[in-house]
Amino acid sequence: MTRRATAQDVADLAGVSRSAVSLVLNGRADGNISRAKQEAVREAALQLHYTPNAVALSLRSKRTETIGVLTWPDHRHMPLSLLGAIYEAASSAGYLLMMVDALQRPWQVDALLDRRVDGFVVVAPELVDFPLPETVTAVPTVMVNCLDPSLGASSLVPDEVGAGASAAQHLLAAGHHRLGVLAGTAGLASERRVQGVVRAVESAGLPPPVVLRAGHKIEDGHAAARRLLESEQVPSALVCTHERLALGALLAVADLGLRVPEDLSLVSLDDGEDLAGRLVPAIDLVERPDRVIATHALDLLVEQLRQGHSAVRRLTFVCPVRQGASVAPPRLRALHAG
Amino acid sequence: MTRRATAQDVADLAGVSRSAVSLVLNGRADGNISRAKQEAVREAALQLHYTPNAVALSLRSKRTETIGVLTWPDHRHMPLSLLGAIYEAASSAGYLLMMVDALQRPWQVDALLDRRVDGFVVVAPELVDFPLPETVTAVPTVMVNCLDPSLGASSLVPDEVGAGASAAQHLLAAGHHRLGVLAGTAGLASERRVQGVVRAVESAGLPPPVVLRAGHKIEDGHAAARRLLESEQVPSALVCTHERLALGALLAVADLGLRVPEDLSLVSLDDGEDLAGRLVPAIDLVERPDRVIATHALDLLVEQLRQGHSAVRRLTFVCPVRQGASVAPPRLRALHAG
DNA sequence: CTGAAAGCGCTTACAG
DNA sequence: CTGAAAGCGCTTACAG
Repeated sequence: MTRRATAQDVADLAGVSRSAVSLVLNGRADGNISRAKQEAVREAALQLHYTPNAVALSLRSKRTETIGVLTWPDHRHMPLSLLGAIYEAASSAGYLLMMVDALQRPWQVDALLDRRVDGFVVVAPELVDFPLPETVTAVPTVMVNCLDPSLGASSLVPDEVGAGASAAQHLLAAGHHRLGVLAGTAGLASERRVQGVVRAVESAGLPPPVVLRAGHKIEDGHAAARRLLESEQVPSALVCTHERLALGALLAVADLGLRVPEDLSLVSLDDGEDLAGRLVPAIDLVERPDRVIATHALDLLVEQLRQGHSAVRRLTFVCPVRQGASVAPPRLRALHAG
Repeated sequence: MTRRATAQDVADLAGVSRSAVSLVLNGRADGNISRAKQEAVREAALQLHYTPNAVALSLRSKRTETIGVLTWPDHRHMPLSLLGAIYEAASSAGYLLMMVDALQRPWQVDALLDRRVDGFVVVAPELVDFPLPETVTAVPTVMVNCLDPSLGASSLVPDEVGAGASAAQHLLAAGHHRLGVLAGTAGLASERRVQGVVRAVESAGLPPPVVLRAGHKIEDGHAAARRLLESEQVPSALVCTHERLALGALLAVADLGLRVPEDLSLVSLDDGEDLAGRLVPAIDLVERPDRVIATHALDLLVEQLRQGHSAVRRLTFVCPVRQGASVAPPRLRALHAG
């Protein structure tokens, strides 16, 4: 663990002043430093494996090229899909990330501020209200998959209502008339997704779908689907607001000796778990465009970083349908009559 | 975005020198600063919301209280279970994390070094060889779930062979004699887990298990399980080396109109996906003790941070069996005869 | 063309 | 008991 070389070390080895080193290495040696000395500096830097101390750089420039990521893990996992997309977008923009759980460890948000992160990306695993402290909104900040009720920062969120509607329309287009919905018990995401389904069904002039507030776990989906399939009015197709619910439903269908999609069609909304779309059969998915959202989020943040504050906006992103193998036309006879 | 207060601002407001501010706020004012001035400093600091600039602090102290996390995502997801455990352990020790994908973005490892992280935690989603560059091993480093072939740093890894053996013994204890194994196609983890199963079966004096190199995806598990269940010599129980394989197997069993555990018992090893143990039925799991490993890893790292380098060690952790509902005694008659 | 100085924001010896 | 100075490692005006 030997001490790393400083600009002074390079200067000494090259026989020039510290400032010369800085000028050469930052490409501002043009008419300032003689060719020979430039060479000497470069060689010395190479030989000593010199790279500038970023801490010293930051103290001077007041920029750390680091973005704080504030997560709000909620009752569920923090899927890596969204974080991964943010990481990639940030990397492309030249930033490193420091991630912190703002719900469980709020003091670390202050630690990030003390460390002078250039800005914040606030992110939640599923759409949620996330009240930002003023200390955060004082710095360039964008919110992904969450909303500050007091509009302290711009938000980029999926069109959850539209996603629910797309799921329903996808099933209606396949000929289904009796839809069921398996939804989470809480959260903005569940609410809006259900709302979208209900609206689409109503718009089609059909009777409202049966909505079961199941929960968020696989077993919740299993229990709810089972209940539905053993009820009087069995739907011919199910919308699941979360991937794990869809998996639970799939297992329940199998338990009853039935099949997807022959006996029941299934569509799931995407939580970024990379699960539902990989099942057998692959569940038809209304995808959350994580990469697109993350890319735009970082564009917006970088813009703020460059030109100081900008207007607070709320951007909504369309969720496309991805075909799987879990949707087929409904059977003609009612299931429970079979 | 107003400028944050500095020690000088506090000093001015309190009518003392900059050094006095430092002494008071760091609890070394004892016999040095008068009571009255101490009060004034504290009050001024409060009023200005002063907290020291961590960048300046770091430049001086040569410590950043930040740990670099190097991930090696392999062909699969990076489960948050292990990262979450590392984050929690690091937080408890007072460190913040900067995470970087060392495989895809090796230059960010240098960026971390430039930023003077105090040390590194290197982590992989599943056991893998991870050759560390010398620039990394020059700094305090611990490896979690991975091994540096050239022993540049201490490693903390699950006992994969033992885990495989435990899975097998768990099934043998339930009375199974004909085991099958669904394994990944590549990777140290798959290899060792399979090896553990084989050894345990041999130790019991039974014929070797059928081992299928399936892959790592749900559909891989599905296809392999299906093949096995339709073969001549159907095993009565399956060990899956990965959670997603177990899920695939479960779906395949259902496809054939069979049941777990009545027709086939299932045990899975744990990848930290929090998936297999939550299925319906819950799969019996040989757990990877992520929290324990992460806690020990940070203890070891902090120790290195305190006393400079220490001996390179390789620590192995036992994987306990967690009961689910996927194991039952074998049926008396052979499946394919039914 | 080149070097000495100032300053980013801290803390810690060191004089008074 | 208190203030001025040095120094962490950098870059950027500013004199020569």
